Amino acid sequence: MQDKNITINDVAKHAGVSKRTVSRVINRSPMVGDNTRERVEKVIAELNFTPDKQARGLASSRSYLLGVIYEHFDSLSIEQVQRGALSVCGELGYELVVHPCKSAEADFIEKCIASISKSKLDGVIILPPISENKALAAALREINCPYERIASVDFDDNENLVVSDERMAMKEMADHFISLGHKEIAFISGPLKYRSSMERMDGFLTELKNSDVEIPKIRIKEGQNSYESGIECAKKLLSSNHRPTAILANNDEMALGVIRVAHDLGIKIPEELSVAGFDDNILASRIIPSLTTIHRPIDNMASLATQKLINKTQSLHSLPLKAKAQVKPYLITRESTGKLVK
Amino acid sequence: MQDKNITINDVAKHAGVSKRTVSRVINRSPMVGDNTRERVEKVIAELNFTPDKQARGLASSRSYLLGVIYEHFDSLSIEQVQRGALSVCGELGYELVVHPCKSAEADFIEKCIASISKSKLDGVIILPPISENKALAAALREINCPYERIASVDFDDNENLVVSDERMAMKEMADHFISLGHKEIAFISGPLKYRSSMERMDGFLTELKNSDVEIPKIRIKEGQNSYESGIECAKKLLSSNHRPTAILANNDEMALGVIRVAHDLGIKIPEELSVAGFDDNILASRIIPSLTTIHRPIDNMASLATQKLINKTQSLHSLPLKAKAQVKPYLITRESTGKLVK
DNA sequence: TTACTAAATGCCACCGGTGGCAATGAAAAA
DNA sequence: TTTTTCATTGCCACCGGTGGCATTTAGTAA
Repeated sequence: MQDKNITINDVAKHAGVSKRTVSRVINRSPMVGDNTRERVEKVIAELNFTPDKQARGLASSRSYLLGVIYEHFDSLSIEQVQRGALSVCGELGYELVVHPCKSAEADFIEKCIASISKSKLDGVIILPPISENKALAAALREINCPYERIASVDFDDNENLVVSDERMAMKEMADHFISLGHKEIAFISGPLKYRSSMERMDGFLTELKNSDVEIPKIRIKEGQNSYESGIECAKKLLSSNHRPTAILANNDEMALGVIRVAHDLGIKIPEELSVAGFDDNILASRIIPSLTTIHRPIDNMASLATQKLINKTQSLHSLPLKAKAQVKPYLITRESTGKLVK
Repeated sequence: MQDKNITINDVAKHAGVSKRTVSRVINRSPMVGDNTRERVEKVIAELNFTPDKQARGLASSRSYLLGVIYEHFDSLSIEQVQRGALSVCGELGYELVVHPCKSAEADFIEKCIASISKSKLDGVIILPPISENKALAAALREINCPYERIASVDFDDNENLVVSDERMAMKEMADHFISLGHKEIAFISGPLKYRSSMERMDGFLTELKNSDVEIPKIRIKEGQNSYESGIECAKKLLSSNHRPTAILANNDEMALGVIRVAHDLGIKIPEELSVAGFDDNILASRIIPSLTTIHRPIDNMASLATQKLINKTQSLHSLPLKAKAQVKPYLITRESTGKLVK
């Protein structure tokens, strides 16, 4: 790397200006004459100069680092998130650092905040379900760290939110079930402490009710969004004499649990039982039968969040930007749902 | 964050020494008297002081950032890698930045190097299959960037390697197939341009040969390690009149393709066909039938690599450390393999 | 023309550490 | 006692930018 040592001074010399002016050009300050700017930019291009992030950070207390905060062991969406975020980061000279957390631990917020402020992250993207953690959001505000939450439901501070309209998607799913003629429907929810779980459940049940299909309490099980809990709930639902003909799970992992249990019990999918999930992770398309689910464009959400985050950090010095972003998840029908075959 | 602004000067003042001495204590320089060190360390602890990474980096040209270089869309192992790497990073004050690459693009190396040197990464971990890229390794050496490769086969510079003994694992797999009585065995390899593919294949075929089982050329297909290519190869293998009774794929993704094709053709697994993969990713345990495969402890490999990397960066100034690390993958038998049922 | 204002640019300290070398002090050698 | 040596410690420049303010230049009003 020959251009390793090119500094702002070199540029200044070559362009015949002071380094302060070069700095202004780099930072797009309006206080620079047009021809000066042009000249400096030309030299920058010629010398292939890139300002040193550490020096910049030291002087302006910015790090050009963004963080992704996610739940430990959330193995199925993190790659997409990173891909989405980096598609924006790269162009703008930001790096993405990863921060898995264990939100169950008591001191998780302190640890998280300590780590963030030690590394002086310019901002963080928070994935569900941690994105619902109000205490974390509050702590971030306190240390003045911009953040962007990826979530399923509106929240108190909508300007820091990228949200997917899951209620509408659940409506689609309900309609799908009904169009297939199902009336004996069961639902495995996520942990009800999460608003996203409530939202999905409510969206589903409400739309069913609109079509005069009611789910009895006994057909609603609270799961933990894990494969194992899907299995557990499915066992309860499928061992009863009066079996449901369709089961929707709050996410794909649990739906896979249902498929596993049905298989072990010799129940044919979809001839005797329809199963659907939510997320459309890679498992959904690989499993046999392939899983009907709701596709959540998590990579889009991540890139939107990143875009907003960078806007925020850059407008710390100028105008603030407020708006929530919204994306639309949608139904993907695959093999696991169908009409009952008698 | 009250302790946001504590600097090395504060520590120096409180301890009654110069900041240079504090710096020495931080960096574990031996040139400090015992009681002085003790006193300074006490003050550091009291004030909860953490040195500023940017300033440190600027002065000593280190960034305290490690990178993970992996292939774009490698969604199934990256989370484990990050987890493994971070288990080491965290304690030592390093951050992990993610760098997905598209190794198929012509300028991928330049881009990669440019990005690394712009961010002044202290070192990078390279995942397979990019870890086999010699040009990248050479480029990294040229810019003097420490790296650590996670790979399946020994390489020219073994000191930068964390390797899993896959030949031995393949031997296990071959023995497993043979113990089940299979003689009509097929193999779907990875891209043969990768040495890891060759190694796995060779390990498998050699052990079979030791048991007097020979695979004809026609039963060996070169896949691309993708689900789709697994499907393609499986179609060829299973549509012939003289079907194999067992198929081993170079990775789980392709094995899933085989399972899908077998399912579509109405071939029962494992009664009529045994299928196995390699990697033990999350899909392997979720698919029906669950997949016999080789477990590769990728998170361990990542933490080993990280450990070595950090040692290297810290011993840049002292003694260098050379040694390759090795881990042992092992067979996990699940539902997808069994004896033939006539 | 002179005075006044705003835009454009330059100068220098500073961000918070580390490197090199000088300075200090105590122990060892002369 | 004086000199030499070595282990400690301190001083100051420097890493490569940015912030605040002074200064210069140009443009406008008086």
